[in-house]
Amino acid sequence: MIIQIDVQSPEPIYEQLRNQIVFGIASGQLLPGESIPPIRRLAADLGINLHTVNKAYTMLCVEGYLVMDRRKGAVVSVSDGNGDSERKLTKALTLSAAEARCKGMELDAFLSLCKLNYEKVK
Amino acid sequence: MIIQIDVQSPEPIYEQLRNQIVFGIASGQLLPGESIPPIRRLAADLGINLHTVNKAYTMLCVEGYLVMDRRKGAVVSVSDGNGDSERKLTKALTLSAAEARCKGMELDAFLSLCKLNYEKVK
Amino acid sequence: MIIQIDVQSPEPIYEQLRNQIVFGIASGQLLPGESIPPIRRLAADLGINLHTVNKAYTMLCVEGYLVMDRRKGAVVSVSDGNGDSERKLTKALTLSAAEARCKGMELDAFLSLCKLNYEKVK
Amino acid sequence: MIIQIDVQSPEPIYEQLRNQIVFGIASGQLLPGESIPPIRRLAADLGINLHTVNKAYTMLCVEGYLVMDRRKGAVVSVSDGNGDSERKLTKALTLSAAEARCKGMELDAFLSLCKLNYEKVK
DNA sequence: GTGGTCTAGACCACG
DNA sequence: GTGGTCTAGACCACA
Repeated sequence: MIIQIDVQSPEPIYEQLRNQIVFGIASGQLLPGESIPPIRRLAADLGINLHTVNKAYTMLCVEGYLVMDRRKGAVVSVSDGNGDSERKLTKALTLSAAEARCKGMELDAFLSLCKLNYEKVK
Repeated sequence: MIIQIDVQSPEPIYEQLRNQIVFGIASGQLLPGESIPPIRRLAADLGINLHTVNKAYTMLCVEGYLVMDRRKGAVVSVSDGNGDSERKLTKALTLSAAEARCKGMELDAFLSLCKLNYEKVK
Repeated sequence: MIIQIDVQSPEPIYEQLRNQIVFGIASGQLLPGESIPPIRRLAADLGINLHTVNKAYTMLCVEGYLVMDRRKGAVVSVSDGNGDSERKLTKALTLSAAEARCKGMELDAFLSLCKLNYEKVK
Repeated sequence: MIIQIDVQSPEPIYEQLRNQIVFGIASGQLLPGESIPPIRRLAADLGINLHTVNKAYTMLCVEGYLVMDRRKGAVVSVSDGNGDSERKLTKALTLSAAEARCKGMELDAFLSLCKLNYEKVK
């Protein structure tokens, strides 16, 4: 799985990393139970600091996308963590819907766009 | 229109403000051509810093939600600003879709959720 | 309020700090709504690194003992965070009870000890 | 006696093991004079490393919960080890009491919880 | 002036 | 060999 970091982006590096790992899980490139690269190796591969990778991994643990196995390092999971992720998703969708409406997008157009993006994740 | 700021949120205040004004426009509480409160008054009403309100207004101008009018102050608009907003919307939806897939949500469930949120904006 | 850090202790510094702040809140030395020293100043005062203080503050936020106010820095709170603290407390007490029983302590003696410690916090 | 190890817990495995053996003694499932499984067998049964089991056993010896017998291996004991365990117990209870106070728990409620946990150990 | 992010590099605990 | 902890010091975002 290929990860691309843009150090120029206003989006924090650890968040870019977090999002791309979520994409990886969503698209089936990362399967539950599978180990992901150790912090230090991924940091070296991406040319970023290990603390930055660590922060992304920690976030993903809290959100339930990863678990730290004391013997195998970080492992992909599917558990829900806590209920926060649901609230977060709803909040993001509400904002997207509001922006779409401002741009004059009708419900049908909005849903088409949602569907398109859902399928794009593959 | 009521605006609620949470100074304890990790979301920057100027962004909360920006988002709530977008909601206001999307929901029809703010109509194109209508003036919105001058920076100083809104800052005083919300108990926040002038710079913070100014940053939100500037953002909204760049995105095309507001235009500055020398005589009427900031006025609600509907122009497209630049094409960034479209890219931003797509990016947000892709991420939401990915998170939904990770949570095991099927296309139908995801679209239902999208529809729900679209209608919630009213 | 006086904070004492033992850099020799096997207990991580950030955890010592976290615990002492909890004591401070429990004993009424720190009152809800009150600001606590900024990360950098506390770090300087204690002669430790700001990241270490930051970790303690972040923990306390997650547990609901602090909230980050974007205008005033870290502020003492009393909210529950999530339900984890209850489980954590129960787990700690179960372990303490087991150790007490191993040492041949009867229920009465154990409860006396608990009472003693409760009142010691003052 | 059943021992459950969670390799995904932030609590070190050797500590989980140590705690569960303490529970076993406290609850009467392990009686003084009784032998506990040899390191190698327990490690194999639990699917964990030899060193890990060894570390737990060593800890329990130092604390006086076990004694090493050349012929019978590790044997359950009740001696006091050194006075550290008392200090440790007090420290844990003080912290629990402080956390309970922060959560607004009165003395009565706290003692009820302590009693509940004491009896739960059975 | 506050916390947030990132880097570089060290040592230790765990398994 | 893994993650956890800690340090030192820099720059930036926010208010």
